[in-house]
Amino acid sequence: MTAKPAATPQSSVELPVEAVQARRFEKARSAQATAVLEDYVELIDDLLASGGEARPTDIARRLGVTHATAIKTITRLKREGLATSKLYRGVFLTPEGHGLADRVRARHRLVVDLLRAVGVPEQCAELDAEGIEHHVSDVALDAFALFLKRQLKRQDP
Amino acid sequence: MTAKPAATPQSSVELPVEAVQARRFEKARSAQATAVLEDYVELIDDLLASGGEARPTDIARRLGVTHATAIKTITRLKREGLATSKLYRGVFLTPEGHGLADRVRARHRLVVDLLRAVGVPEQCAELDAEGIEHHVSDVALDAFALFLKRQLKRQDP
DNA sequence: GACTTTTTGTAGCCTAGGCTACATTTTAAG
DNA sequence: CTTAAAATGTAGCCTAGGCTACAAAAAGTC
Repeated sequence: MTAKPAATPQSSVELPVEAVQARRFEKARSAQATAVLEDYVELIDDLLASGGEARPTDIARRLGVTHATAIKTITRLKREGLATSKLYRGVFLTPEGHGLADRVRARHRLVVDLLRAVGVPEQCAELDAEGIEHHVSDVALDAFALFLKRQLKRQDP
Repeated sequence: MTAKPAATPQSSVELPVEAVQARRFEKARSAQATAVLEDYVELIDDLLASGGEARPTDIARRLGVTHATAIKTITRLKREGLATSKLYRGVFLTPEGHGLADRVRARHRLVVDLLRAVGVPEQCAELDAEGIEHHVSDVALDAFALFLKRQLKRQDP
């Protein structure tokens, strides 16, 4: 697919089609690398906001993994400066972690709302959004927001 | 997991919120596990359709990985019954692999079209779709198709 | 035909994110 | 206070998917 640029007229751009495609995949891969971290900070933030405590066991249960896995990832969160934790005390977020959680949550909501707006059943929208959200760029998010606003304006008044 | 059926229907619902949430994440994880395979079969199918050959080096260049990585993944494709290859001859798809490629391609197009339809710029849509497509369920895809059809009908005649 | 370059394949290493099994510490019950 | 249960942490293993470095085969060049 993506018919090659067919000898661009002007400069000898030498825009290698392969490189363009490769960049797409590279971006998707890097998004995937941060997906787990994003899920963790959002969940931790939720737990802290509601119950007041984010314990490794709870986190593990919510994510559907063993506590050992959760603890290892929490270690990574700490290494990346997103969270802190003291022995046998719960997990907390750094300002950076908290900021990330806020952005992730907003993005999640927007994705779910968009899916709903184009006719995806609610339960399915929630389910699919979990995987989709990590790959939606800021530009796309802006477009989503605009679309939702216009749709509201069209049907509300 | 095996969410217990919850003794009481309405009052103390006992619907384990954690289990529901956990299932979401598990689904996203399993989708991710097949994402790479999907990318490979689609690309191989493209190469076979256009140039007639799918060589490991080309595949690697398009995906933005080293040939060693590509070869290792091709080995996995063969193990999973999606592709075949002979020494120093190119890679080919099994009927299963071809079928998967078709489904993946159709899904990719639908996702790009939907993103475009809600106002995402073309280039951004192509870029984001690469990561998003692997997480869009069949139910959501149906909704996308319906939405696009209705949108066409509204602005065309 | 000999030589160089490209392609292909193999080996070994790394990180991430799963897991189980075991050890330790806290918390709860008695 | 003692003891049982739960939570937490550690160690070690596995797979996937990256990588570099080296070896061998195929394809071009002269």
